[in-house]
Amino acid sequence: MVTLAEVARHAGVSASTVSYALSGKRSISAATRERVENSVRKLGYHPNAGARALASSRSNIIALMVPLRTDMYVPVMMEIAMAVATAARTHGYDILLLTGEEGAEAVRRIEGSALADAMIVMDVELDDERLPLLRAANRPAVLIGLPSDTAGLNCVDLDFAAAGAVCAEHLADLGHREIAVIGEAAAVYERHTGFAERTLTGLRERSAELGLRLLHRPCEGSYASVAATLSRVFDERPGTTAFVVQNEAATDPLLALLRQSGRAVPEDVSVVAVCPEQVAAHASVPLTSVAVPAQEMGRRAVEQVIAKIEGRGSNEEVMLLAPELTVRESAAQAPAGT
Amino acid sequence: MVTLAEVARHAGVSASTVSYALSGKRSISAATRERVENSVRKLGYHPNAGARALASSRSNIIALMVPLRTDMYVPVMMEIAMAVATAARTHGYDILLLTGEEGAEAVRRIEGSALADAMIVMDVELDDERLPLLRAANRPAVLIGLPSDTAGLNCVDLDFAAAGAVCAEHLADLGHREIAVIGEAAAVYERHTGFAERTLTGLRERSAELGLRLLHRPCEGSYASVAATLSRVFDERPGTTAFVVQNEAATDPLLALLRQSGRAVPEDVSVVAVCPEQVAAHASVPLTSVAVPAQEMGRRAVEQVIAKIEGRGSNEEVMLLAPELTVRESAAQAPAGT
DNA sequence: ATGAAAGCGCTAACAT
DNA sequence: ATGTTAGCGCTTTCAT
Repeated sequence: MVTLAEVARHAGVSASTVSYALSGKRSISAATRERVENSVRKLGYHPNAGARALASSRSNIIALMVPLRTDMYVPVMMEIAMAVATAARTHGYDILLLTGEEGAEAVRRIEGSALADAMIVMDVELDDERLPLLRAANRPAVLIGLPSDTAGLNCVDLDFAAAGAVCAEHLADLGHREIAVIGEAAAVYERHTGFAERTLTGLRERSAELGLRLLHRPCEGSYASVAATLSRVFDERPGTTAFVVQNEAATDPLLALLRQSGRAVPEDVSVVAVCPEQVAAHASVPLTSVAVPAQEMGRRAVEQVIAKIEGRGSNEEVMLLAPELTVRESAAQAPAGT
Repeated sequence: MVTLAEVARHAGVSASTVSYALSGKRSISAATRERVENSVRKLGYHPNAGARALASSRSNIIALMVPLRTDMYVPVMMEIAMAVATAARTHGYDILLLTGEEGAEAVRRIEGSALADAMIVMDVELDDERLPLLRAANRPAVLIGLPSDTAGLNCVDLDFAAAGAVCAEHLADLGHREIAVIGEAAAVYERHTGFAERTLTGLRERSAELGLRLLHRPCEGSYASVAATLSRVFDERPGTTAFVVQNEAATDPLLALLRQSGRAVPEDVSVVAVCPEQVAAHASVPLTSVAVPAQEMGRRAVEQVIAKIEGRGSNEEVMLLAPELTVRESAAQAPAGT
């Protein structure tokens, strides 16, 4: 194993010079810097992570808490995680992968052992058990998601309320007046993850302003429950001409069932989804949709957390990303004779 | 920050005693151990990761290289990654998340900096650029996947050949004689990830033994290409009564298209899939399938790599997990008048 | 069964 | 602009 001392000897300088030449924390003459860099390359030197962490009390590692529950939003979670890892590397940081399983204990462990310089926490619930610890911790933390009380916390999330509003607007522009919302499973609302409620709020407020009638129904992901929900919707509101879906698992069944029941999408019924790009793009009818900007969320979270590590950057910043509606093929002008 | 020294003082013993009491590397009287453990709890002591790594040249971190390419097998990758993280924790290890993006450079970086004690590499290609480095590295590595040359390497993977064989057997048992294989996109075969080919080999060999006629067609995941593939299959082999699908994206289109063309599953046509449980279970017709045992793969990889770290465990071990076929509703007795 | 002390490889004052 | 040196908190000989 190549050490700093060996590099120093090889370059004919002192250890600190090598250290400073590499960190750039004090000015070094071009000549010495060159010599040092040469020796580093020639010897294949890599600073020892443990030693560096011990001496500087900086590990250059960011812990990422990912929900273990593997049943929902998996591709988006993965995309965020990958975006976080990629962004972190461009700033010289590595990612430590923690599963939600350890819960609050993980926060204590990371803080106590100084394993990571900061934490990024995904899948935050409205009243998450980790929040108090995170607030108390003397390590920076950024949440991906939006708890009910954001005091003393940094958060990055999609502005789901705005997403709901955008959907309502788009359908109103197309002349629709009666809209049904196929929501997440009831369990999601009960878990109080917040995002589903926020979409609904945005949808409701904008609908009220635009004079749309709105009917909301939570829904499981199975064919059977989508079928049941659908027939109830058409029973209660036969004039429904458009759907907003926020339920990854329900979109495909929804399209299939509409087709089966003789309703063409988008000629007879329009569908707008709030879901990952992939799901929207690969559906049997490519879906006009608002996507979760996973990449950007990951990148922003990293930037925010690094800013905090390095002493720049306010704490208690809530960054809500503006939704973007992508027009595909599932939403069109409302049919005439309604 | 609580240090070992503080714990020692609080417990009225020396630093080394605390260290040994915690590591169990030499015998400690029950009384002292008790006192130490009490102090640890009372003070909320967590060993400093950097210091420990420096002194012991063990980081208790395993690096996990996950493919960045987020377009395929995402849920399975995620499931494996989570299983790896969970299993690692039960053995006192943490996971460092590396994206495939860095490629071979990541291997050098980890080895040079001693950031991790070992590596687990996912999504290995037949002739992966990282293999030479991994073989040369003096850190243990375990691959999830099976390259063409496994010399000097530890691998964990599903036995895809056996999976193919199991599918052939199941369909033969049900009286099918003409079988079509809907495979992965041609690009997958060209990328030489190997698993698709291995399934096919197993399928072919067992089919030959059982007297089945087999037709293989690679296929993109879109509705259009599944439709095209399907009509070609029925053109060439009108007597086809069963399908084996190995293409996550194609399964739903396949079922939809069969239904549309008036062929009931499983009454008229049987379908057996090689795909993740979730996909199989949530398809419009629950699929009889062979799943990728993601959890087990993750766990085995961790166990194997830790065995190597700790000096037990042979290197050059290839562990092929036996496939298990789960009978659901998509495969039944072949129709009579064929 | 326990202590004392020498590093592990690096960073960051403190020199000059 | 560069060198000297004192730790960072732990593990692990070497003593006893």
